Amino acid sequence: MKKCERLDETLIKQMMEILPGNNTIIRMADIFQALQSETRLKLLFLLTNKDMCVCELTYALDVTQSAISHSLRTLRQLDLVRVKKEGRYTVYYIADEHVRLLIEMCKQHVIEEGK
Amino acid sequence: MKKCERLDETLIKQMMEILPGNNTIIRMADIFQALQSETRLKLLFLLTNKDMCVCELTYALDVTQSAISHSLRTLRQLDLVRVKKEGRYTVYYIADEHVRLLIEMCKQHVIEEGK
DNA sequence: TAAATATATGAACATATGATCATACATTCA
DNA sequence: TGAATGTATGATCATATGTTCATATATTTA
Repeated sequence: MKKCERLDETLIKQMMEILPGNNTIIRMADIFQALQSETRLKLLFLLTNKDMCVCELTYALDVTQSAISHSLRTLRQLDLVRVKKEGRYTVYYIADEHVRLLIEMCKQHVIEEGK
Repeated sequence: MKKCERLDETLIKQMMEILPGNNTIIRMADIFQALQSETRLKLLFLLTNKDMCVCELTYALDVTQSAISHSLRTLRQLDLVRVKKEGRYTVYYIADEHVRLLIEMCKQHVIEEGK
């Protein structure tokens, strides 16, 4: 394809330079990738209300304990949730406010587009 | 698996009830699904700076025009970007502030976790 | 120390996804 | 009207993903 008349190569190149670096983009893609699963979204919404152990989360959602653990690992690896031990239980909680805002922002977008 | 002693069934059921509805969850998952592609993230970052036609976007990124169009369609269908005609060109732009905030929030999370 | 409970992991499989190629469609302009 | 340009679409294919089953690993308690 030829260059169209709108195309200002210099400008575009400048824009490419101020893009976030490739590592950042990849990391962001990984995070969104994790958030794209209904199961993981529900886990995050649950943890938004209350720190919970794997047991409780398994009871709440209609998937196997194995699936919950796998999903939690994914979220943990991206630092979207964190873990603490409470006696014999492994309790998960939301990592930080960015995570809350991220899903809240998306929820707002969805809710408002219905209007 | 048996119920663990932490489990308060009534409480969990209440929590399930205040979760966003299934349609909302599915829609959110679709949006995050779209944001999980490096190509689509880069498109959004570019459009954050300037409304651009398919030509320009194709020039900027290292994928085929076909791939760009497919990606733009995905973003359009989720109302993450919108379209306007300018002469012979189809110009894309970011749909609303939620979208900007969404990717900005994720970027912050990524940048700050490096610290 | 054995049994029970809580959680994590690996393998396997069916499904979903993104890129490309080929091509169609639409608009402009000569 | 025909050629050129700009954009969209469908088919295909290789790869990635989420779930389950089976099992391993901790940790607690009898």
